[in-house]
Amino acid sequence: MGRRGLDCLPMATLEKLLHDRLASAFEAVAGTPAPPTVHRSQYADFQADGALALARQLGRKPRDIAADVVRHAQLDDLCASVEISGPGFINLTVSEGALAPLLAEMSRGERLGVPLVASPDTVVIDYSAPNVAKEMHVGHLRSTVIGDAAVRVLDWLGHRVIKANHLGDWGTPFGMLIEHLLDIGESEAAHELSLGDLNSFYKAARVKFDADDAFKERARRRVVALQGGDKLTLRLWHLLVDASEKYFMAVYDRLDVCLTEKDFFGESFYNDMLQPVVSELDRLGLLRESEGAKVVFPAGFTNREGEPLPLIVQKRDGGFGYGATDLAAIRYRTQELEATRLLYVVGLPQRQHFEMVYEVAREAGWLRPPARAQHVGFGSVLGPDGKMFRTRAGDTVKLVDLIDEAVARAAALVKEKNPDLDEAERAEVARMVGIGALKYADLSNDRNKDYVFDWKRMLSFEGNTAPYLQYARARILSIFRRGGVTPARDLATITVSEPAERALAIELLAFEDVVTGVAESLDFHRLAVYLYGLATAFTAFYERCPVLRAEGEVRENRLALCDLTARVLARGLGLLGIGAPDRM
RNA sequence: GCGCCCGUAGCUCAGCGGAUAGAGCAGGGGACUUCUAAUCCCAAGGCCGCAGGUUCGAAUCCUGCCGGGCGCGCCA
Repeated sequence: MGRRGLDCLPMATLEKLLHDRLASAFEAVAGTPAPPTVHRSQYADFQADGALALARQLGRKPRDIAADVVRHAQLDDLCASVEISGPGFINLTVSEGALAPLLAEMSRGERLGVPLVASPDTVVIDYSAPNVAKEMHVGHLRSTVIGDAAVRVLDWLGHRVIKANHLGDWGTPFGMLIEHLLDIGESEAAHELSLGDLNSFYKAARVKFDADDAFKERARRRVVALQGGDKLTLRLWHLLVDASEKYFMAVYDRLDVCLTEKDFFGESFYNDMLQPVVSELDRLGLLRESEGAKVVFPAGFTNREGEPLPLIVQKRDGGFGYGATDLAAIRYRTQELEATRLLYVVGLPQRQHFEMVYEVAREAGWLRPPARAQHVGFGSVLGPDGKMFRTRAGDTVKLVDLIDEAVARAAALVKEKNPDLDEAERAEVARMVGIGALKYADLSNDRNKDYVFDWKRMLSFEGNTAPYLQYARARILSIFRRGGVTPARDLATITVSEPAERALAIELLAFEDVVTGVAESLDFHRLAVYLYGLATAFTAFYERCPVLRAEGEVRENRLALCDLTARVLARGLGLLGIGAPDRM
């Protein structure tokens, strides 16, 4: 094979290679750098549209410009054909000779052609954030699942990732919670909380608080004691926090997310930093008095009367607002942890609050470039009726109930479709399929939008679902089992010639671009859509190109394509926090 | 009143300025002595909320409306 030239190139994706070659040609023709705008096409493998944009600037016909570009471009080692079509589109058909070494290269390493980043960020990801003594619900599902995917993608690319579970472990509700704990006794409280019966514990405290003035007064005094550092009160507070953390960890384990005990950075963690934050804001001249409270007016925010909108850092009663905690967290993360990227996986309704916090942090100098903050917002989960997802009684849906039902439904499906699996394997497959379906339903939708929760659709083996992707991979592994083969990963080239093989190859080679794009945008549904497209390309290949019945090099190359597909599917799902069973 | 998000096929969703707007589901028609039919193939289905604007080119960018959701001082 006379393709040495390609082997010597630095790692690059197919699309980038085409882009670079065309960019030089465009520059030569235009006299200045001009974007080739290369993208996938339905008319060829890729198309470049840059000539159209140059027509006016150069005062020439776009088709002539395109022809000129093609003359200048060095594409013969990459493309089998380069054609101009329509008003001046350059249609590019990639040659087998170009695909073969790129596929082989991708197959060789563990990383599937995706390099580690050259200059890693230190990324703090703020997500999940349940409240002590309160049940986790669908809102936490989104934050947890999206945050977890962010952790996995950024970590895999080589960034330094710090998980920050912003546990709600401080504030006025703890007065009533601790008093309620005292009322029912420590052991009973620990028992209820460890069972995960958080809702009834919280509700019981709430009911007493609302109905009983004496209790309310006790609760109020207890808050003061807590904030004053009273030993007994702190011990009881710890009891609540510890029990809740244990419970949350159990939920995280079942959900198969990366969070650990060490990742709890609750609000209380920042307590000692609040006063310094306020003092520093004062020293910087940013602090204002407003109706007795200490506030900051970040530039560019107004309230309903058109007046400047304040971020409250210290309340009239001397207590600190959550704005103070969020500011302290930013300062801690950029200064102590030396974070360069801050992610907040928090619902969209809190966007304005965080934009204000970021602005104040910038004004205070706690958030300077290259450090940046990104609100990874998300919409609501809707029920079948298109309204906020709730139980029939109107309560929020407990996250554990969702997990239980997902696994139970998956178990029933697996039992029905594949009775041959033994008990243990079936349970494990059901877990991966159920949890995977739950997560994938969330991640495969644009996170800025609300999405409709639908068991039937998410657990379907058809369409853009986790089970479909898992099944596609399981079928590939089944080919290897059936044939008793282990595909080679050290081929010098992986040759593709059939249209279905080529289509699959080009899809495979797009993996890097998709992953790096998602690492920036955090639009995980783009990875999901990619994986679905890959699985679709694979099934087309699977229908048309026999693998085990092929012979010689064709068989070897097809096995390698299968292997690559299976690995990309597993890796892609893995980046989304979803497991893939070998059999199902 | 101000701000944010959303509006694409009957339903659920893709579409990061490019050619004839794509999937899945549901409904219609097909394919199992075949590497897992849990899959696949075919046909049908659209004033891309409306109206302007920018552009060689707009579902995509800008402005204004309409419709839905959510925020807007001491809860987080």
